[in-house]
Amino acid sequence: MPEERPRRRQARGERRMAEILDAAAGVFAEAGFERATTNAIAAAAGISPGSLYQFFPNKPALAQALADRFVTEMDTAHRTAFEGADFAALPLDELLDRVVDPILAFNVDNPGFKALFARPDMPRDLAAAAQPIQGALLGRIERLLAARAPGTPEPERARNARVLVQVFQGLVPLVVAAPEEERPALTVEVKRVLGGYLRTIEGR
Amino acid sequence: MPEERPRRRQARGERRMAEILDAAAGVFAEAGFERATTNAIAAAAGISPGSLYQFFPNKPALAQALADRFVTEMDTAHRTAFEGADFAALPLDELLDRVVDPILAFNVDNPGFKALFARPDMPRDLAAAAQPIQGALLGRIERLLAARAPGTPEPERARNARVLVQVFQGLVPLVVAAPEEERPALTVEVKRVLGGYLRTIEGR
Amino acid sequence: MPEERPRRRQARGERRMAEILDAAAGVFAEAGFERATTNAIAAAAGISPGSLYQFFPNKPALAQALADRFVTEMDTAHRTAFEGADFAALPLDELLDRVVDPILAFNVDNPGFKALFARPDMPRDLAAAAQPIQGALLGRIERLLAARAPGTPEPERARNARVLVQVFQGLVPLVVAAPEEERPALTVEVKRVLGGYLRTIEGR
Amino acid sequence: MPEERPRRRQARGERRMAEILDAAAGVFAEAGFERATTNAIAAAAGISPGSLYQFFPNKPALAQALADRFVTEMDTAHRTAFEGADFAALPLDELLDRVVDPILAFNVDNPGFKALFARPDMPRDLAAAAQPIQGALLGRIERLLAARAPGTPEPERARNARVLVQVFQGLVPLVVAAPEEERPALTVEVKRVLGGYLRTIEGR
DNA sequence: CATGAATGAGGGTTCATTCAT
DNA sequence: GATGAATGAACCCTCATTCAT
Repeated sequence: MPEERPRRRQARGERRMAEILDAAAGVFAEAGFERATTNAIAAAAGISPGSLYQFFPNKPALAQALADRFVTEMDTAHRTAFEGADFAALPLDELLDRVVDPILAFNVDNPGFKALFARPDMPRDLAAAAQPIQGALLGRIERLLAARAPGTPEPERARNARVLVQVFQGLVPLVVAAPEEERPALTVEVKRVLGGYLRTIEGR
Repeated sequence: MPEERPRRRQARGERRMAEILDAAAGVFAEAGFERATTNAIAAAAGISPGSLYQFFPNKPALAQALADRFVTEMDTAHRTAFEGADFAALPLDELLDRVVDPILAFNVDNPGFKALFARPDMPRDLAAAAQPIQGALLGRIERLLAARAPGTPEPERARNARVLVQVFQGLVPLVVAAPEEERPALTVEVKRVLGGYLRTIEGR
Repeated sequence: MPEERPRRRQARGERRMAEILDAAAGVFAEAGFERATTNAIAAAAGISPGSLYQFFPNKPALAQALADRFVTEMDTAHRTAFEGADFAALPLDELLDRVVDPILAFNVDNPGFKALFARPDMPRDLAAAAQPIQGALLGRIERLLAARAPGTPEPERARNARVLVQVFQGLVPLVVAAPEEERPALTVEVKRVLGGYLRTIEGR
Repeated sequence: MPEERPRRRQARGERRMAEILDAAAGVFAEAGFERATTNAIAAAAGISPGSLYQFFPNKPALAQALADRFVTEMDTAHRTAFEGADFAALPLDELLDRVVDPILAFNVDNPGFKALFARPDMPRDLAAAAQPIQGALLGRIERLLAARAPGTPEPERARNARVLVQVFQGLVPLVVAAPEEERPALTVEVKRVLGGYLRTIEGR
């Protein structure tokens, strides 16, 4: 089957790249961009330094690819969280459940994500990779606010959205770092914070 | 006057150390711990690399000293914010004004602080330098909560305190990074977030 | 026919080796010995790096084989130039025509030759591959001088031969690098130089 | 004497640079550009690798500086050889003595020169450093030919000059590589070659 | 005490060579 | 025999730290 060959080979390459990215995520998260050595990443991926460079041309590119992968996954998580419901009509508590739970779950399942982007020692343009989703998230929140608090003037709405995102992202590490059994309670608190703020917005 | 000599010398040394720390704050904030070179710090401080090592035995120690200085200053700011009022009796809005404003002001005035501690590429034990104030702050908040919401059981109160601190610290960068004219409005939002959450706590 | 197999295989192998050497000649000439990568040579030859090592055990051996091939061809060219005439009796101009033209023609047709040997970044022992023909050429010139200037004492004759060879080889690149239309005129000059020197030798 | 400090320091730096260049000349000549390691050069210069980079930003720059130094020295040698005599009137033999001897002497005293420029594995733009003197030399020869053989038409004169330079440069390595005691005899031969050719030019 | 040249270990990257398929 | 992914030694260069002046 001559068709199989390239596919299988490419599949192997893809798997390798994924393995390397997994290893890189760990090492970067552990040591930071600068202190992470490409040799350490290669070792963590169970390959030789030379092999690493067959997949990524250099260290920043590796970090970039990692960022891109995270961004894609995160975006998917966001999309899922914000899809398929009439957010204007939903009771506040239900809304929070629908949105907060999946995003929090994603972050718990991908602890490397925050660990990586919280590291501003990365090349600035790399951190910029996160901006698209950040922007998309902000847009979603703004639309949500427009639906639920239509009376709010535009500049204030934008500010509200930024505050909401910032608060949520500030709380994510707390939940992620917490021991398993603490997380449900903390999740409740997250929703209380967001809910408390949203109520002041909607109640204007 | 044999007494004078050492004192003057020490005074000069203290000044030098302060200058070096100022320079280091800038360079670290600009470049991150790893990318900041000791030579760059020495140059920024207007001294030679060799002289730098007369005051600090190595790069981590320099960062540590910087962290310590920040911590001390931050603690002072906190102390001021939490002193001299009966927090149990104060209306919520007034309470928030009294506590939030000075701490926010300190952070705006010392942008290096967050810039430094937001850089987890620093040796982990270094970031730990912040833990004392963190702990002190938590203690203060807990006491405040105990006074204002005495009904809350202990483990939940601790959780509430941690959430409050985390939310606040998550919002600090937003305020610090905002242009001057945006800050008052953002400060209001910060208080709304904290107030909203506190109300749900007090209102139990 | 069990006899056929190996022969055909060998023939194929020879062709492959020749193809590889062709590719190597190009890459070496272009990039020099060190900067030429075996992978580039394999690619230029249209084979995989692994296959290359089926024919040549390592990079120097490849260069060596290339040198050997060049040397053989060069020797053939020399042999042709120096065969079938009574060099003792020939008028000087005719002698120069008979000797210079074919060797120059060979060099023009095989620009890789000089390009390769003019690169002393090659392992020294490799350049030594050229020494046999060099020696043969010297011998031929010495015999020629012995015939045409029998009075010259031996050590001087050897010196004369070396000078002649060196002068000629020094001029070859000039001719090879010159645009097509300049070559005839330059060839005339080459002969004038050699002729001028030879005349002083013969005229002693 | 505050004036002394910078001067002495600069002087020391200049000496260091010269020492490094000397070491580099040896290592480059021995191993070629690619195979020469910066660590080997540093070791040959009796310094650490790091120190080398305080004087030259990278390996090509080191080679470039070396080339520039050689070019300057060579140009001086040429200038001396071609100065202070009426070349139009001089008998041919005397002319050759005046020009050939000093340039040959320079090359014998600076064996690294040829060894370096004969290595086309150097970055091409680096070898280009030699072109200015090459051009200057050609100009000098052309002027000399114009004076001594005014009848020659321009394009031919340029060709004659190129041939002369090429012949001479082709013979230089022979003289440089020869054992001390052989050099006088070889020098005579060089002059005979050049003289023989010049005679055919002047005698037109 | 200050200086700044010197040190050298260590990191990113390349490429000749090998080997499982 | 062919393939091309994998290997790992070695190279260029940086920068924290030292030390002679």
